[in-house]
Amino acid sequence: MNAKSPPIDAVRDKTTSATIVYQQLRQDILKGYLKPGQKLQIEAIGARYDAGANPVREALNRLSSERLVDRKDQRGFFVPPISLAELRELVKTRCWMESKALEESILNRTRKWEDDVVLAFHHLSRTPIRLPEEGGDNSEWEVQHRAFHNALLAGCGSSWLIGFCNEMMDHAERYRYISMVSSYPRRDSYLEHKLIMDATLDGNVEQAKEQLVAQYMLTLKLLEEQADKLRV
Amino acid sequence: MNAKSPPIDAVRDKTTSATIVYQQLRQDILKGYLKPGQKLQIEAIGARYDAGANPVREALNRLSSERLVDRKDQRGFFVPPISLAELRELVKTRCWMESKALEESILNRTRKWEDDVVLAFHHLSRTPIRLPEEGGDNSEWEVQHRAFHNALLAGCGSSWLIGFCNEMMDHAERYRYISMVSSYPRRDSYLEHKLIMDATLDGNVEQAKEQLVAQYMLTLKLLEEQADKLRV
DNA sequence: GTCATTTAAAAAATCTATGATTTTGACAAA
DNA sequence: TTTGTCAAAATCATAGATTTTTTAAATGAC
Repeated sequence: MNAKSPPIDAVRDKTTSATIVYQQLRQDILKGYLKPGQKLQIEAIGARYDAGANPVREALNRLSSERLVDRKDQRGFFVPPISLAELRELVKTRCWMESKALEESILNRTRKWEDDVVLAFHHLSRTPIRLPEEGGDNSEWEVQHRAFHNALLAGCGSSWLIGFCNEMMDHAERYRYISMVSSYPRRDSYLEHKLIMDATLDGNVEQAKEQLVAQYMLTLKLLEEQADKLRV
Repeated sequence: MNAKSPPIDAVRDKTTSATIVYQQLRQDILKGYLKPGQKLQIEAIGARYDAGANPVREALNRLSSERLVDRKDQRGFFVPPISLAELRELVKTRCWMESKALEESILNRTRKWEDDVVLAFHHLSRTPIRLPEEGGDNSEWEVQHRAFHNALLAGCGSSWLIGFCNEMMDHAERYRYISMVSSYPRRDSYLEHKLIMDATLDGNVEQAKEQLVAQYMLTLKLLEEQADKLRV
């Protein structure tokens, strides 16, 4: 007697409509489909993801606590703006915290953790980088890249630190997608990550941290140049 | 008719019902009025703060992204449980991150920042500690205590790091309130904080970090003893 | 004529109320 | 003790009502 047929025939996961909107909206912000500074109207988002105002609102409220949307009481929600100053602060903080996490991981290292790092590196090295010039979707590489860096942190012994680093990875990813940094040819992704992994497996804490920071600083430099070009 | 005369300053930020519930609920969780593990029923919370289901849900969703409530899809919201293991991880991470922040603050130190630290210490030293045995409300001391530690971090140059540290301060505060640690007579709060401040103003990075960590480890030790007593 | 202020209409956000789906807990039977 | 069914309760979602903000035009002053 239910005139309302279940809209989804797939086996009902324990996800709610709000969670689905949350995940999709999050992806669209990270990948730059929604532009920085853009207003996020409840109704428009509801139409985009086929959901009501209430689930949309819940998703937006969750994202606002992760700094992935700006919330202004009585005035709505917005995609956070970007700026070079913000990016520099972000990279600086990532260097501090991921260095610390990597250091702790190395100090506590176990066989299992080392295996995970090796495997993550292997998968990353097998994933080709798709350049924006070719209209390529590089999201698969982003996934593997992130998995590798997460493997490095995984042994640090603090879910707090891991969570914070992941929050910052989200934002760094957004900057990369928005800038569509086409400078990958100018760097050797394989070598960069191999240097980090080798120092890590050697138990050389200082070297590993140095290589990690070097990689992030290089990415920052390329993004800064990209921004300069766009400004001119 | 000219009742409209609000100064230019920012009363611009009008609060919504969801924000009010958010703030009150947050306080009640931090102060332990809502017990760890307890279920947070939408209707009950709505009655408690005189609000509808919708604002309550939005507040809960915001808090869930700060780890101040656990959210389980289709099953509701809960006050996060507490455990010694969790507390140890929290304190460990605080030591890492606040040490780093303090180090950076000292390296970048300015006259203004030093003045703020001195002032915050002065206010803290003037605020009496109200012991739970006397049924005292110690929240004023908690406010000043937090302000002092925030003053130390304020110069680190990373709003990310400051934000993360504050998120962890919230959780540490909850553990203190819940444990109602009555061990304050056994420590000299004034001296402990003075040692941190003196080393800080001297520009002695190592000493300052050491004192900061020592204070957090002592608090952890007292909380652990408290937990032991409760277990017996 | 240009600029600032006021007023009114439209749009958007927020909240309330109601109905539907899912989970939970009790109770009975094997 | 375990399993299965059913009723009660809670979450989730929709739709409509109520502020609040925004937009735009109109008025008035310089």
